[in-house]
Amino acid sequence: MLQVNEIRDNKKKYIEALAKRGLEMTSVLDEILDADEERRKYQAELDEVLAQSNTYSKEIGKLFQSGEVEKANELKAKTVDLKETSKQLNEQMTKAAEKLQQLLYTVPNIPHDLVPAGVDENDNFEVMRHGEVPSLHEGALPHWELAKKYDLIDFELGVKVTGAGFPVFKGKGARLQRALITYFLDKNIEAGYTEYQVPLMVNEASGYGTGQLPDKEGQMYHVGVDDLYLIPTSEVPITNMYRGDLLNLSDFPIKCTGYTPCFRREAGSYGAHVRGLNRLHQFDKVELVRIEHPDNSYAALDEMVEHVKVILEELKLPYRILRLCGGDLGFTSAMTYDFEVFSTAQNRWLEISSVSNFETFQANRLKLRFKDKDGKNKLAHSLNGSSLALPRVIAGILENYQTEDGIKIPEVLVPYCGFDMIK
RNA sequence: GGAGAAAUGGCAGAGUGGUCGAAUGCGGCGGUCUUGAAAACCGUUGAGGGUCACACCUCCGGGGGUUCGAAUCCCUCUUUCUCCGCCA
Repeated sequence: MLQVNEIRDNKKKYIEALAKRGLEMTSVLDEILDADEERRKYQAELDEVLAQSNTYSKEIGKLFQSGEVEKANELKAKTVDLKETSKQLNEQMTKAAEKLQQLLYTVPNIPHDLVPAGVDENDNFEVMRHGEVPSLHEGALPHWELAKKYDLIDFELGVKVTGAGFPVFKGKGARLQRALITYFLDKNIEAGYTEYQVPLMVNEASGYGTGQLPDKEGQMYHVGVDDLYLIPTSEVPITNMYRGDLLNLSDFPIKCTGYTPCFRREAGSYGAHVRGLNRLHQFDKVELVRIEHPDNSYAALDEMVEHVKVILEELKLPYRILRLCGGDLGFTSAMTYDFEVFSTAQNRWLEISSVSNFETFQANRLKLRFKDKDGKNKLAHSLNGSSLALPRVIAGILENYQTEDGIKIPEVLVPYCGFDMIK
């Protein structure tokens, strides 16, 4: 959520920045500023009435103590009107404040200066490309056929037990997945991240904290009886651990990692691109979350990008990094780098990691602040990134490492897997 | 699931109708001392809104109520702890 004061002071900058997302929000911002002004007006009037009322109350107290009951009762009568007025003003103020809040929820984060303008993925900026795309043997298969051939993943069984998009991993497929999770976590811990195991369900307040609510509740599974949401990513519970906190400078940097399954309803997805592991309702992911001082957040973002690069290079997967354009940028993000692995068999790039700086957008909702050198309380910056999303890494490994004799296991994973070949 | 107790500032913890935005301790910040640090001592220090700056307003788990006036009394919800029951 953006901060009203910032919008008020930098309206032009906000309009221009939002235009990079292909959004024309002048009128919405005007509405926001109007609602804010209205709220402040009612607040000021209310404060005045309450101040008067407080003054009377104090006098009444003194009069009672000195035994001047009659005078006290006279004053009491005067407070009746004030009470009624304050009640009305309070209602008006609350109404204006709620309107302001609702409007603010509809405005996405403003992109960083480096973010290119653009409408969709075609306008993303390719930062770099690394690794050789392997030339595969005749008759190379996409991962969903490999999974079947080597009995690694059973999609039909998942349909039977639950439904489409809930695959069953089996044998060496399960083992490979578990190996990857452990390997990713080890890499993250080695880089100074603290591992967390967090709840897979969150309450409504957490949904608001990281920006899934309102508006995106359709993407989350909701457990109605207890009013809890299944997490779409561990970003939600991990970041919300810091909701409402007031940090000291010495608390920085905060570096968290965690493995969780992720649950996404993916309402509206269909077609060939959702085959196999490309898009699931339940999948596993190892996540990175950082809470940083604003001065350091972009250095932290670069560091996270470097970290993910190293992992992909160790796995020897061909990848590229994109800086997302305004139109492709997530609602809460100020800047995002996407990592994509090239799937030779599918002949397309698969997104396997997304690393973002939210600046103060989440922190404002979370009320996540820190005490700065000057003694002032300021909003912290929050960041997150995947390291990595499992299904597409597995898809990438199966497809790029396939040979006529079977699927080779990347060297770094062999100690974790306990085998070096899937036959 | 049953019975009882509790929820106060960054943390711990007093406060049971007006003089309480709240004692005290720890922590933080500034200073004295020191080559430097620690200790000791002195000062300072809750959050949000509002204002050019003051003034002023709100906030003692959430919501509602009583009262001229609520951290304090009442209702309600949530959470935590203790005891009992059940249980992976």
